[in-house]
Amino acid sequence: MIRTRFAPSPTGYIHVGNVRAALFPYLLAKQQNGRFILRVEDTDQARFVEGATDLILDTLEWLGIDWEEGPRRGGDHGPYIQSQRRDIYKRWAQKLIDKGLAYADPYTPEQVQSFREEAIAAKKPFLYRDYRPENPPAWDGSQPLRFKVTDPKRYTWHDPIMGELSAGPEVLDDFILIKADGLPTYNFAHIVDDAEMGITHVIRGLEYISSIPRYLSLYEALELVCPVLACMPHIMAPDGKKKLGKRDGAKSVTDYRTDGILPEAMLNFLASMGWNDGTEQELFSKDELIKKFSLERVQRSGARFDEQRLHWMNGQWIRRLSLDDLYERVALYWPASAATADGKYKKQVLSLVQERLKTLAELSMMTKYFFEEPVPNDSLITDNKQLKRLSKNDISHLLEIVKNEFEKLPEWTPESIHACLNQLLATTGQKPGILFSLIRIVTTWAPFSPQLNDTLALLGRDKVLDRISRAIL
RNA sequence: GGUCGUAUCGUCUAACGGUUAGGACAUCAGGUUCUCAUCCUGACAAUCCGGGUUCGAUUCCCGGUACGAUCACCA
Repeated sequence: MIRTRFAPSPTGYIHVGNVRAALFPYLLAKQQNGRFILRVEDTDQARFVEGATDLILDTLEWLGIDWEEGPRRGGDHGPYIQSQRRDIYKRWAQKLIDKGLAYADPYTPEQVQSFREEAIAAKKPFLYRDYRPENPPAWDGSQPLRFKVTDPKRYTWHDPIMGELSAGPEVLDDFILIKADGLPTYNFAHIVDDAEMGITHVIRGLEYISSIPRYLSLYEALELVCPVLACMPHIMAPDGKKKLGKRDGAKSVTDYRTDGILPEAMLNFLASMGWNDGTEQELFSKDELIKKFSLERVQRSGARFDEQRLHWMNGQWIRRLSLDDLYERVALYWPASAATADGKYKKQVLSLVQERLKTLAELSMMTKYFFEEPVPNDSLITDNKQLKRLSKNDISHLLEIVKNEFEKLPEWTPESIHACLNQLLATTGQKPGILFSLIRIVTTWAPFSPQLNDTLALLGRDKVLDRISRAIL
């Protein structure tokens, strides 16, 4: 059975550039009826951020990227938090020490740094193993423990995304397995954990690709079967110059959530950056992604994060939702004045704007005038190409006629209003561009609104007549 | 600088070595009796450069250029 994992570090929020590191392994596991495991890599005490783990877990849950094993779920391969696995790392480290493949580093960080500067000054690449101590002291846990590269050689491996790869012996060095603080480095811990947890496919960001020969030499030393190793290209900052990071203003997934991006859209968008199924399909549900995803069709080059495309996709997903579903999701996005409004009325308002929304957050601005008295804004008339030619008297006169007709209408429905509006065009001899615009503006005082007859019908006759009256001089 | 990798419209991408190089976002122009949005039509727009292999190269090879990743007691 296939087992994949996502292994975030609790150093802050999870941003859009790195959710794919969770998505792709998730899709692969689900597709092959495997398991998706979550592991928290908290071995860097300096960068640890309180609460970050919960934030990450919440984000994944919101996105619908569910894990079978890990924090909040448990499992047979725990603990799933690295700081609680020290004994396991010690055990594996001892194995290497016993085989003479690991030794205590007697130097201070400053000494190592001076070696490094020496090499740079001599225009040679720095390799710690050139300075390897002849007779290292016994490791007492207070010094860093280093891996001993005994046979530097060229490694060749197959990456399902990147293809055939290889790197020479010059990239292999005696790297640190366990730090002076007693915690393992990523390089060591993830290999031990992946082995203990039975991970079959490791999918991670491209930043790890140059370290893979080191992992390969460690797998050999530990006599472990190497899982499938895949690296996926980065999502680039909007200028396309480097990988998207927090310093480039990479927004957290939570930010997009508050903006009213749907998880369906976020998932679809993230997957379609760097992956497609070879057809012209653009919109994929999570289930379709699970069915169709493959590592082999993941792009090898980085892609830029295009927010406009995300918004387009979000609009598409909003339109695919049923009214009831959408209604539940927009609960937090109504204008404050809608707080006491009737649920049925709100649902009707929502159905009018559903096809206009690109994000849920636009709801408030788009529906205010349904819940509160709009503030008249004369610039809507004076800036209107057609209306600005009318005098105040002309406007009042037109509105009087409209008001009269509306008062006389036997029933107040979208259909009857539609008919009445057509009638008014004939009786006033005005073009729709003038008459309809005028009515729309004085009843909503908004730059745009849904179809006029629907808007008026839902607003109710009393409100409409009242707002028209106020606009008459 | 060393190592590894990438290169198709502005952006995301498709194309067994043979296509008028396709689609989508964005932009622009029309249509859907007002606006905004949706929807429909249309327009604009790309194979980094130079060699080679081949009857034929976006596709394979080499070189260049550009860009990216990495070279931590971070992950």
